[in-house]
Amino acid sequence: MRITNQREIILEELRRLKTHPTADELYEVVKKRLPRISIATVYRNLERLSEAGIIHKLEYGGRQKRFDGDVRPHSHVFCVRCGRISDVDTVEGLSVRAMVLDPKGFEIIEGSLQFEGICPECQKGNSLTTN
Amino acid sequence: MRITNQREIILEELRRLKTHPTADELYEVVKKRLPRISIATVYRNLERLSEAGIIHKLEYGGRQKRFDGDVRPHSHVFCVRCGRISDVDTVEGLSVRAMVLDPKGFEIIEGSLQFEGICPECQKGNSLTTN
DNA sequence: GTATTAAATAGTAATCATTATCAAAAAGGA
DNA sequence: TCCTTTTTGATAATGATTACTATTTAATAC
Repeated sequence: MRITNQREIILEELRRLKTHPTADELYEVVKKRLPRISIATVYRNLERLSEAGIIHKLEYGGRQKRFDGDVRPHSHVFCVRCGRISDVDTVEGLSVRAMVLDPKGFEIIEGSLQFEGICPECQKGNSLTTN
Repeated sequence: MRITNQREIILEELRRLKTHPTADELYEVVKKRLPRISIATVYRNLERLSEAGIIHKLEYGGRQKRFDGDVRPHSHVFCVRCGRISDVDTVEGLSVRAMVLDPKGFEIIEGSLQFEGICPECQKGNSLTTN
């Protein structure tokens, strides 16, 4: 995998953001530093980087995928109203994998805790603002 | 919510299947009993039924959503190769919600354990068959 | 049982996130 | 610098889902 300017800046900005952005949210941010970048380049790199395990692809919630620059194992909540994702602190340390009694023939790669809820903004009433 | 023939049969077939089908997989099954049903009706009802909490919408893995007629809390594995989802038996009983230390302002509705892995079929080599 | 009306359906068009395509540009050696 | 391979930008294509609309049906009142 070659080091291109686009790839470096995409990774840099994703790691800086703590909002688990969608591809197009990240595109808007990256465009400020690389005004000529294509949305396709953002999608392509997010895919490559997550295949390589350098970032994490999150697929809960809405129709859009979200991305996380923090690959350390941790849990997420996603807002059922607006799709926003946040990290949650949990009493981990006890391995989630160890909780499996019968994997039904699957070779398990990893496990995580996942929560659904309503985010602070949506609790304040304005549940219409899809963010 | 009115009881229609289509709605009843969609629910019946979803509850019968243990495969966590996608909307179009369920459409194919339901079509055998209701040959004139529309794919839009299947989508519409799956949405209504999951809003009402009668079924569960699963949004991990691939691009297609999957549905589960079993709403009792339980964990899933999804196959990173083919997207197939299976139930997993875990040492639950200890509430997943109780493991949250800091919910970051979210009002948490529910939590679950989630696993990624490779299903028995994909382990047998033929990882091309997207199922 | 018939009339009423609000909700649901079938068929299909529209949407929208993502992926594919391809010519041109850039990266990383030799 | 030259060569080969990867990546990019621009845009078309795809595919799952949702929206739309005329028609049908369920639930209720009469």
